[in-house]
Amino acid sequence: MKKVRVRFAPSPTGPLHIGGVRTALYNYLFAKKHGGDMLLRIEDTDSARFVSGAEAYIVESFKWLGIKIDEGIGANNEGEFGPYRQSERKTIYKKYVEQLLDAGLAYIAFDTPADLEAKRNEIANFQYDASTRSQMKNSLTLSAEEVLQKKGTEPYVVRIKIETGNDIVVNDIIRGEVKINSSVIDDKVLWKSSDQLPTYHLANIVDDHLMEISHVIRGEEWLPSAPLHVLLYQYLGWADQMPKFAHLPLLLKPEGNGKLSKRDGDKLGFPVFPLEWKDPKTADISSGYRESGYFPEAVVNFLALLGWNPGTEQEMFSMDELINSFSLDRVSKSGAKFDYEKGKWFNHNYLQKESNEVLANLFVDELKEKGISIDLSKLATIIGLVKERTSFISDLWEQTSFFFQVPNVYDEKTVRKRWKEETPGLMNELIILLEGIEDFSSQSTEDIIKAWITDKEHNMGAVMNAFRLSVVGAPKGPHMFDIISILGKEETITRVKKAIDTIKV
RNA sequence: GGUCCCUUCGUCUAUCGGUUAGGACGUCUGGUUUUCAUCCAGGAAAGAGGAGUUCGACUCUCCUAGGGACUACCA
Repeated sequence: MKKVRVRFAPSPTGPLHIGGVRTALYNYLFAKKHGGDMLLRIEDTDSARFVSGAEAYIVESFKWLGIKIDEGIGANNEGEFGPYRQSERKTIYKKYVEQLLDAGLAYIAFDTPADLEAKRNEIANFQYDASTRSQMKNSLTLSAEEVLQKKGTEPYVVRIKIETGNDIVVNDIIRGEVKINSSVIDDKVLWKSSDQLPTYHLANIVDDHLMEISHVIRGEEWLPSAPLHVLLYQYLGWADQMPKFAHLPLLLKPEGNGKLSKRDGDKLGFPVFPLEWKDPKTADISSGYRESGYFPEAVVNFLALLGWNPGTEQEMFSMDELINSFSLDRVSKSGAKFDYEKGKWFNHNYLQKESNEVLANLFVDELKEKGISIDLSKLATIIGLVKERTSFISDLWEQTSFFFQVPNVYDEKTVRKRWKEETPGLMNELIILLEGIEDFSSQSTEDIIKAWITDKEHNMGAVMNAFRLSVVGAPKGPHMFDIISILGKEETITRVKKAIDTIKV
């Protein structure tokens, strides 16, 4: 059996969006599952839409996500099938264009964009195909001399010549047999003289063949042109070596209609890109999963389950586990709406699995920016107390700020509910008690304070809620005694005193 | 408009002719907790509609409806 070789072949027209990431991921999982190679090829045959920085962005995205490129752009060793940028393969394509032309399977067309536009206006549903090409300006309708003369002076394109009335069958791993009649396919442009470059269709087939791609795994948006690609393999004489196709279901917008696209940017309320992207022309910034605080493992895990499932009830998967379980026949056929809430849940789970030390390292910079310096091991202890209530590193500040800052305001609602006339007196008594405690560990303070409450027949809620309000400033946070053991005796007492002085009944 | 693809809880999905149609996210209720959150337990929630095949259909076939993709000298 042929070695498994798959490719991800983006066009560098901007950042990679999340649907593209999933396509790349499935390619990667499939390749690794079968001991094959994952190639990255850049399809930059549209010079007009090229965006600088896009290629580097794509490479960096994969690096962040843990999708390793074995060959091509972004690989450690590019590999022997290069170059891997289509713009650098001009001479290669030219040869096959000539081959098709010589065999009469393609022809030269001189119709200008304006000509075509006029035709489209004139004839409803105009299509450049067997039924219309005789009315157009091409090597089928012009004399050989005319063609030769025009070729020297006018821009032209090469179009595939499609015969009518043949059923073309695409065997798709996910969808089974898809049959389409050649009559409905138009004579697609294969090559343009203006930039000496092929269009996607030709370049893609030539490269996949030359690079010995075994499986083409791509988005469903390519399904309609798959028959054309099959035809092209036949025309080029490579039918018996044609790769297998798998057309993936699309990632859809959460709100009902349409596929997720680059243009959605931040309009949907969540990132559609793996990494933050700054548009080089407009300087617009689109948010990325990395910058939004996602763990790459969570993004990968979440994305993998959008359109594929293992057939078991397992939901948490490391990359290795995904590779192990992945199979194209468990990819679903229908599009998946992107559920951002579930993405958050995945991140929550990954954050819980992360060690306090690692989280402290990720959080410490944010503290520095706020002018707070703290010992990393102490920070790790604090994070250990609050991490289960967070989903993102960025949630940490909200949960820990009171460890670093004395409360300036006291939550109004709580004041009304928990700070009664007798509270200051109660808190003063508590201060005296606190001052006498020598072992200020969580367990020790808990034992002593609870014993005192019982002894004096105080109301547990009345004491503890006021105590929390004094120290934290709000009715939130972890176990009270854990908090004060970290703050220490002095700081705790200072805060209670301040609360007594500040809060007016 | 044409061609192609798709259709199970709000969402992601399991089911490969016989199930009380299962799980997860979200949601609701209760419990734990001195607070908030977490966590735990429980609940509500689905086979688009119609024909057919079959002893039996969510599962197979057809029609209808709905959704989606494509329809460029873009990928």
